Amino acid sequence: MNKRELKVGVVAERSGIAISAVHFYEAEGLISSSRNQSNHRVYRADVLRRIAVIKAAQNMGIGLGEIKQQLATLPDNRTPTQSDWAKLAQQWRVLLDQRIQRIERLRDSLEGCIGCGCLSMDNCPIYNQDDQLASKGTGAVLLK
Amino acid sequence: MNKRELKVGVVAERSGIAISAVHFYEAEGLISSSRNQSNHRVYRADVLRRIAVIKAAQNMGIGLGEIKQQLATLPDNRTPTQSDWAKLAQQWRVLLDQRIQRIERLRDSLEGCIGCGCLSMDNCPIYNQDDQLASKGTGAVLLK
DNA sequence: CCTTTACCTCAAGTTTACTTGAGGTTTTAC
DNA sequence: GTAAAACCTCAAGTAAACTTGAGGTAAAGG
Repeated sequence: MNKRELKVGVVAERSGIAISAVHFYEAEGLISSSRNQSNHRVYRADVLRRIAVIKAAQNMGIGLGEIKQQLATLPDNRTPTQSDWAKLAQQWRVLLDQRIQRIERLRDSLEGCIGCGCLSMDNCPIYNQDDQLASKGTGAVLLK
Repeated sequence: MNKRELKVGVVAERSGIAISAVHFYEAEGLISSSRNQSNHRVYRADVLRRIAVIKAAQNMGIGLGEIKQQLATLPDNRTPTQSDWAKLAQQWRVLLDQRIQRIERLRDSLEGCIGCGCLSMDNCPIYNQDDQLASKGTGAVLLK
């Protein structure tokens, strides 16, 4: 049973974020701590993993509000078990695969028609004659 | 030769963004227009494609500053040719593949050790005994 | 013991990416 | 011709994600 206790300075340094950001994430409810006699925050070591996952998701363009929502399935009051993480992994797998597909679509379409309405690429008349796709949605319809 | 000219309201609507955002992107140098006799902005149709690519990149968590930099290889004063887009596509392919790999790594590691220093997963002693990876960088070293 | 380092809270400030509001001109439609 | 819609600029406001600064206590080290 992992009982490692970390102070805020250590958490910040190992995570590569500022102490103020650790404070901020806790204020926002993304992470939590207990307090010692001197009112110093005391974190379980799994907070490092939690912050790492937060930063990875953020780096994908996901906002903190949504990240918080999605991490809510993890227990707050104890170190999450393998099975807790497996449950989260299952949910995220769907989301992450969708993101991968979206990037793949962009990567593979950058030289052709994306259904944006410009009609300036050679294959736009094939995929979007007269911008018929405008009736299907805004922006690059073929990338969604 | 595509000579379609669009007013700002049409651009905003087809792109699915606000007129104020069109103004903002132009102010930031991400898109450009000419002016007619009434000082109204006049856009070439390829601006739709440009905005679509901007939104796609943004949605991946890339900031406007970086997007601007990367779109700088496209000509501003005329509709980009197939070959202009091919050049950009080549550069972006590398970046996009890197992003895909990063997401795949996260997807495939959510149930195991990511090198974050928590040492709370079953396979952490295998991949990160005593958090030796701390010397290799901050955060989730194995996800980078 | 004293100095330095590490921690606390609170609130204002900064950056990014827009949006809104105010006050005006031009174009479109009836 | 008139009213409504579409356009303009400028500047302040909003939201999100932090950072900085001010003023204080506690812990660590010599």
